[in-house]
This record gives sequence, C-alpha cells and structure tokens, in this order.
Amino acid sequence: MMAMAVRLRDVAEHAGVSVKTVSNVVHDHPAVSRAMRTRVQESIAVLGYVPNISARSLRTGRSGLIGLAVPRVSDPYFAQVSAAVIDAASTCGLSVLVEQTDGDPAREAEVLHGRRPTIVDGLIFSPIAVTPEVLDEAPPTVPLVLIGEHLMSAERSRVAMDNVAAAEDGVRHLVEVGCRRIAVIGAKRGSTAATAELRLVGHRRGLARAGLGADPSLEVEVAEFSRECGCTAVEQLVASRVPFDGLLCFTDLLALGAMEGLTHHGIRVPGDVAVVGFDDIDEGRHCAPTLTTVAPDVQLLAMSAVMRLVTQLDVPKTPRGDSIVVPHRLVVRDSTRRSRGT
Amino acid sequence: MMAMAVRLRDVAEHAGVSVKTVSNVVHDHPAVSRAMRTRVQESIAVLGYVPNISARSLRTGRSGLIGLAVPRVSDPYFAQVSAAVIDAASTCGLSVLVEQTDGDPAREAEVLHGRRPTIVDGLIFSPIAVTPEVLDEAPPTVPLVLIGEHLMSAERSRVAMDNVAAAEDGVRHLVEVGCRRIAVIGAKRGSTAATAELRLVGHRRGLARAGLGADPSLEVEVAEFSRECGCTAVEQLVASRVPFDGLLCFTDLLALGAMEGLTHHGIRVPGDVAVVGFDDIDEGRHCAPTLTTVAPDVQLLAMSAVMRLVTQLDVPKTPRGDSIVVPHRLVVRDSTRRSRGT
DNA sequence: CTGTTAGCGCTTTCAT
DNA sequence: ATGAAAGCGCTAACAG
Repeated sequence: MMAMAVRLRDVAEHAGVSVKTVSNVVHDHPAVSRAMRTRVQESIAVLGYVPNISARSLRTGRSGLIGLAVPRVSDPYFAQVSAAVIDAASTCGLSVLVEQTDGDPAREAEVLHGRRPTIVDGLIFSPIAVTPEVLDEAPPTVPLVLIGEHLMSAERSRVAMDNVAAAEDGVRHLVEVGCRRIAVIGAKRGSTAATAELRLVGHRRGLARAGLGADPSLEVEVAEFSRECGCTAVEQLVASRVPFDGLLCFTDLLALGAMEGLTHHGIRVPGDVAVVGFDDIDEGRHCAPTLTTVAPDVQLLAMSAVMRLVTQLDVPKTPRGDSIVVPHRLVVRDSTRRSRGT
Repeated sequence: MMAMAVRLRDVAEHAGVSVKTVSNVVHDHPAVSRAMRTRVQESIAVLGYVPNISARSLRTGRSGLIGLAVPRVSDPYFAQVSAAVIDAASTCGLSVLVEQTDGDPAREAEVLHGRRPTIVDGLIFSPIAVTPEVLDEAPPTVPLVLIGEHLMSAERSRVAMDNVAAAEDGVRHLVEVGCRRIAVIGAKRGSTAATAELRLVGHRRGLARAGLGADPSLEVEVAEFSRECGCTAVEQLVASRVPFDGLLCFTDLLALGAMEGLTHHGIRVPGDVAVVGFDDIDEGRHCAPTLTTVAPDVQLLAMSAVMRLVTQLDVPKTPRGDSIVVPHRLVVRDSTRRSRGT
C-alpha cells in the first residue's frame, strides 16, 4: 500500500556504490570523498531515503528515543516541563515518548521496571508516589534521570532545584513584606517525593532565621498539589482559627486554590495575607492578584536532565547518584506587594 | 554494562521449548496447551524477559508507537489534548511520541513528510500553519489523522467538533443574555487551519438567525490564539470606538486576555460585555469572572483520533478523507450570567 | 500443538 | 576509500 522500501541498498544501487559508502555518507563518516558524498546525497534526495530506525536500533542498541514519565502532562507545571524536555531532546537529536503515571504507585513502578517499551534508550522520570524500596529494588533497565528530589537511598541521577533554599527564600520574602505568622500549605500525605519535606525544612529554617518560631498548627497537609486541595487547606486554616498573615504554598496551583479560598472568606490578598507559590506557571502572571512565586529554571532543568541522560548513554560507566541543582529565583508579584511593611 | 540479552531464545531454552512456542505464548496465540503456557510464562517471569521492540518492529513493520504533533504541549488546550491522546493510545497498547511544531510552517511540513523518526506507525497531527499545498503535496509516509478542521483539498482523515455549529451556539447564547452587538476575536491572520474561518461563519450565521446584521468592524483578527493577542484585540476594539456588548473569542486563552483588557478599561464582565470562549481550559473554571465556553469533548476527540488511526493501521485500504465530528457543549459560567436580559 | 529457519534493514568488522 | 558479508532479535511460513 505504501511506497516503502527505499533501503540503503536501493540508494547504493542508484548511486552505483556500495552500501557501506552510503552508510558512511549518512553518518558523516570522514572517509568519503567530496564528489562521492554529493553524488550519494543526491540519490538519497531523489529516492527520498529515510533510515529505518528499527533496523538501526536493533543493530546498534540505540533508538534515539527517550521516555519521559510525568504524573500528567495537562498539569501546568508538567506541561511546561514536558515542552522543555521535548525541546531539549530535539536539540540532541532525540525524540520523546511521553507516559503518564497519574501519580499512581503501581504505574510508576511499571514505568521504572519497564514492562513498557524496551525501545527507549533512557528515561527521564518525575516520581511522586513510588516508594524508595521500589525505586531501589532493581537497577533500572535503562539509564535513568529523576526530575525532582526524592526520598531514596540508592544511586540514581537527579536534577532539581534546591528546595530547602527555595522555600527559605520564599519565607524570607514574606518576612520582608511584614508577615509574622506564616502558614505553609503542601506538607504532603502519601507522597514519597522529597519535595514537600525539603520545602518544609526550608520553611522552618526561614522562620528560625527571622527569629520566628515554627508552629505545627500552621503546617497544613494536602492530598495532592491541586487547586482544590489549596482551597480546602485554607478552609482548614480558617476553621482552626489560628491567625496567619502569610502563606507559603508548595505549588502555584495550591496557591491559586488558596487565594480562591481566602477571597471566599473575605480575606484580602495581599492586604490580610500575603501568598507565595512555587513553579511560576503561566496563570500566576494573570490571576488577580498576580502571584509571587519561586520559579525554577525549567529550561535548564530539562536541558540538564537530557544532557545527563545523554552522558549516561554515551559513557557507559558514568557514575550515578549525582545531583544537579538548577537555579531558582523569586518572582515578586502582587500577592505579596504591600504598600507598607506590616 | 547492563544485564541485557534476555532473548526469546533464552526463554525457550530455560523452558525447554522452541522459540516459536514462546512467541506463541507472548502473543496469546490460542494453539498452546495450558500447561505449556504457564511453564513458559514462569520462565518469562524468572528471566525478566521483555520483547525487543526494535526487532519486532523491523520484522513486522509495526512499532506500537504513534506520533503526536501539536504546536506546543504547554498550551493549556494542547496539554489537555496530549494527555487525552496518551491515555487513549495507552488503551490500545500504543505509546506516543510527542513533537512540537510551534506552529512553524517549515516544522509542520517536516513532521508531515517525515524526515523525522520512521519508527512511528501513524501520526496524529494538529496543523495550524502548513499550507494546503504542502499538506496535499505527497501522500503522507504513514497513516495520518488530523485534529481540527483544516483548509485542504486532499483526502485526509480528520476529527474535530462542528465549529460552525459551535460558534453559532456561542452567539445564540450571547443573544439570549441580551447582547446585540457581538464582536468576535480570532479571525486569524496567517493561519491555514480552518478553525477560525468556520467559527467566523458560525458567528455570522448566529447573528443572522437572531436577526442581527454582521458588522466587519466587530471582527477582530489576531496573530495567535494567545492571551496577549486577546488583550490587544480588545485594545483595538476599544480604540475604534465601535460599541459592543458581547464577545465571542475563538479560544479561552483569547477570552482570558480579552477579559484582562476589558477590566483594564473599566468595562465590566458580564455587566457591560458578556464573554464566551472556546476549549474549556481549566483556568476558565477559576478566573474571575468564570468563563463561559464552548467545550469540545476532548476525551472523545482523542479517542476518535486514535481509533481512526488504528483502523487505518489494521485495514490497509481504509478510505481517507473522512471527517469525524465530536460533540461540543456550551458551558455557561459567570462571564455571561446577567441578572437580567439586557 | 511444536520445531526450524529465513530474513526484515542496518551497521560494522575485515579485506581490498 | 570502498566492498562483502555476518548478524542484531524477532516473526511467520512451513514442516512435522
């Protein structure tokens, strides 16, 4: 049914050379005369030859495909990450196979110990639910780079921002705009990602630096990093009648939900409560009030992950267990912009 | 470096049977005794055998991979579409390779006439910039399903909502809430996707039905379906001093931008101007005011596209050029909720 | 119901 | 600088 079947051999015949020569041209092997090269390239163009990746992959053990596993690509943060990873991979001549885990431990485990396509050369994985035991259980079937910090003992490469410092920066900023009772939303039940824990550490450390004591009743847990949970968390805080004037939310989505909840209770942002999120999703630039956020450098995160993977691919005994830290910065917007300090 | 090399043959040896038998078990071929089947499955489990997709693909010509090409996965609408396509494909045992075109004609053409991985069995493509000529130029290298309506003469399968009817529904609703001068934002310069044209037709038809005349000065063109362009479009409208009391925006992102622009000019939504968008992105449920929108059934859209592709894959001479229409519905929210009719 | 075997298109020694 | 040929792991046609 299809034209198919423009093989290396067809090109060779058309150009009147051997298969090897065509292969050399395709791979930019130096040992080909200029004249030969152009002649072969012409044949390739005329016949519309495109290499068969399966055959190449079977022979070389490399497919040029990498996997990307995230909870869900429609989550604004992971959508950004996915877009950036695809771009970065493309830069390296790699294509990306995207999988969704929905943060389900079983599916995360599956991704990891791959029933899934054996075809990917490597995997970039953002785990949020799989237990350290599963993560460490067996060596991954392919080179693996984790996105985001994770509770784990074993040797896995990972790339993330410095979540402790990031949270600390958020708290410092809240203190600077006059907050004294800073609640935190995002201590996460049932998650095995270290993100929440580390940000919580940063929060406490930030408070300590400012000479403020930590108050467990200001630390609200959530089931998910979603808008709904952000809103619910605020309900809890308000219901508990603990006073607070600042809010550090572990994702922008939580922050957005929290602001909705605050507004609902007639609590003004930033007037009564100043709010800081994490991630710098697009909506934070446009909601009312616009959202102050701790922004990781997602482009760099993606590029670093891809680069690290490529290194592991190219240099077999690259050590694992390294951590790449990508920079973050505080983006100040209206949700923390007060006319005066207190 | 890696364990590698658990081949079909290794399983066969371990189980003391022939490769064919193992292959039969793997493929659930009926002609295998129950005892044999369990024995082989045990060996597979023990050895941790996973089929080599490259080899299979080389042999059968099928990889179990499909491509998905969208402008950008971080666009909220395409993020949703991507998530849904990945889910739908997964249901059919297919994995998805995601590519981004950024709406660049050259990259769209490239996706189509595939320099790209020859490895995908088929392609789901959401073109917005490629010209009909390029689209028709050559038969696609693999089975192709287009998402969204498109200006094209040739025989390509496509799946989309009925954009004319959808726009008409939007206009009808605006008329019902009392709008008489309904502007439209989204007539798109430089796009070859038919979406904008068809929605414009629907708009005019809706006006005609309501006994309202079309007014070209109420039809604003945009360069992109982005928030910024929505805002700019409103600036233009306001600057032109043409009165309007309703706004049909061709995407939610445009609508969000437009509402920002309106607010900026002290024009109240829905009091002074009622606003309707398209797509039903998440933010529309949470912005203030919440956004009335024409929502395509994205799950069904994705599932239909995947199913259609699978059919083309399985039945070689499936006719092309068919259109699958997915349902849409109007989701009424605050941006069109007025206390009274006019 | 099970075993043998050719070959998918490519890369890559090894000769020349 | 170029050619000939083996074989990557799998599937399916054929034989038993």
